[in-house]
Amino acid sequence: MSPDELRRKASELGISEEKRKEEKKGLPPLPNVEMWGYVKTRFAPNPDFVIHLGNARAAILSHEYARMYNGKFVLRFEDTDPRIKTPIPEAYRAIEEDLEWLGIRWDEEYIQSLRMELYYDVIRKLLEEGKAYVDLCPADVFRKFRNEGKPCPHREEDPATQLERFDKMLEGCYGEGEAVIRIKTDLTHPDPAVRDWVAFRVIDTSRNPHPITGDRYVVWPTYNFAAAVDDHVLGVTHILRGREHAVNTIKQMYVYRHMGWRYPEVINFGRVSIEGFILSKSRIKELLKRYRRMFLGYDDPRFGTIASLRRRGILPETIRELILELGVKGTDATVSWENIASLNRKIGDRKCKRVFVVLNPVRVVLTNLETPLQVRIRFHPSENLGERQYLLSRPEIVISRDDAEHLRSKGGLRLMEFANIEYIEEKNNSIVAKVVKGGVEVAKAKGYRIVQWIPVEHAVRVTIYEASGKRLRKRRAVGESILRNLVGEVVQMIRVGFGRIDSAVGNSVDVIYAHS
RNA sequence: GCCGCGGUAGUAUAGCCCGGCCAAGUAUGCGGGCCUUUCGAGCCCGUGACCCGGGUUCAAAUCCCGGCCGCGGCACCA
Repeated sequence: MSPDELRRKASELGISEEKRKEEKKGLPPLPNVEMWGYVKTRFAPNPDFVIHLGNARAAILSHEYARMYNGKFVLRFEDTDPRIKTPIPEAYRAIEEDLEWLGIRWDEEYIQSLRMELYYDVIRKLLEEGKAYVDLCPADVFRKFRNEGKPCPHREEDPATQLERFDKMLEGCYGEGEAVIRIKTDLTHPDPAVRDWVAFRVIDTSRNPHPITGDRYVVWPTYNFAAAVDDHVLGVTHILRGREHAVNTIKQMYVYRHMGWRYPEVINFGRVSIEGFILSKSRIKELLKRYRRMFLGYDDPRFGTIASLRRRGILPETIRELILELGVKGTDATVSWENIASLNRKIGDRKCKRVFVVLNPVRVVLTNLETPLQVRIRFHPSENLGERQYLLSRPEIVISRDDAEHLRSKGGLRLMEFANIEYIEEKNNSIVAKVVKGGVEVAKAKGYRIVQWIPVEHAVRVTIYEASGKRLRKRRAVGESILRNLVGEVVQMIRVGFGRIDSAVGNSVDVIYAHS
């Protein structure tokens, strides 16, 4: 076919060249949207800790797809295990804050521990219809039956007995481990994990109270049951989750088949990790428990939690773009820090204030500077981010040792946004220099460096915390006093790197370093 | 051990379903140039990949088979 023919064919089929380009940029389309008639997605975290980048992937993709199709997005807390993955009261709000920070808005919010009656209603129906049963076998006894593909004696008993036992469970007649409810599946299913999986178990909430419902319930649905019911009841059309959930999809389909429901479309994506970072919730929890004093908290810059990334100056747009770039591929992805840094730099370059921080400071005395002198320095050369002013009453500034070296060998340099200076001599551990005429052009013509500088009388102590693998390096530096007013902001420390002003106490400022 | 998923440049991703617009696109990294009051950003040029072996076909990154490697699941966790 000639190019012309191809183009004609393409337009017949409704494909335009522009359309192809657009598709390339965004996420791939969701399957079977027409069949459902609408799109509803959900993010379902366990509030047992703050979320990390991997969780954020599910949240961002789900949210993004809902937006793409003008659909709805649901936040659902899966807190049905008060014993092993005990929810933390503060985590509910912390997760909401992380999502808000990421720019995610949800249309509906649910908490599973507040929906227990719903799960009881559904399981009652399944028991009545002989599609589930109360299993009184000890775990190891059942496992034997299951591995042989044989039914345990309780499976065959009639619905009346099942319902009776269910009521006894609710009344607290069985202790932990004495009774579970199982969904009837296929006892010969090749994957033993799928065979008659557990839908409810007994948890002694007088010993392990639930942070929201206390000891009100002792019969708790498992993840697979609660999620299966909710996804249907809430009208979820598309589930986006990590591929560790692949078997759960198979398990949950049995509930749908029994109830005559239609199972949502499922997309399983791979795990994300950041090169050199700790992402795993359980690993972070363990580290914090055992070596509490060695970390700054759950948002320590060495962790991959959203709070950590935020605290060290990664912008929400960076995370969003990163995740959308990863897409929905089923393979695991190890993103390099270089890549995150590059994205963050690009986005931050435009919107972050630029400030002066000097490493290895050396004092420079300017012999011919007339003081007092008011100096204004813009926060950004091209964007309108405001300015700061300093009143110089003494002609003393600091620059970095490295730049001082250059000043001596090259004979001069330019103090950014201020003046060109020339070297005279070295005296009492200070450099003596003089201000000379001319602007940037002159400095460039002479091959002078253009450097950051700080008036001695407006200097504050700066500690830069830099995550470097498992270590947290501390670097001492000097910064301009305006930093004290910038707590919480992400800034570009000119020629040093990006970071976030973490705190300011008296004349000391802590900065968490993001990247160069 | 048993079940399942996947392997495109250093890293990540597009293309694979529906074989030929692919001598493989993009981002980052690296090298060079331009621009810029930063060693940052921007612009331009260059660099570099279809896991291996068979098969089907006029034609395979794309389909089939085998191997190797990686990952996930096998909880009364989510």
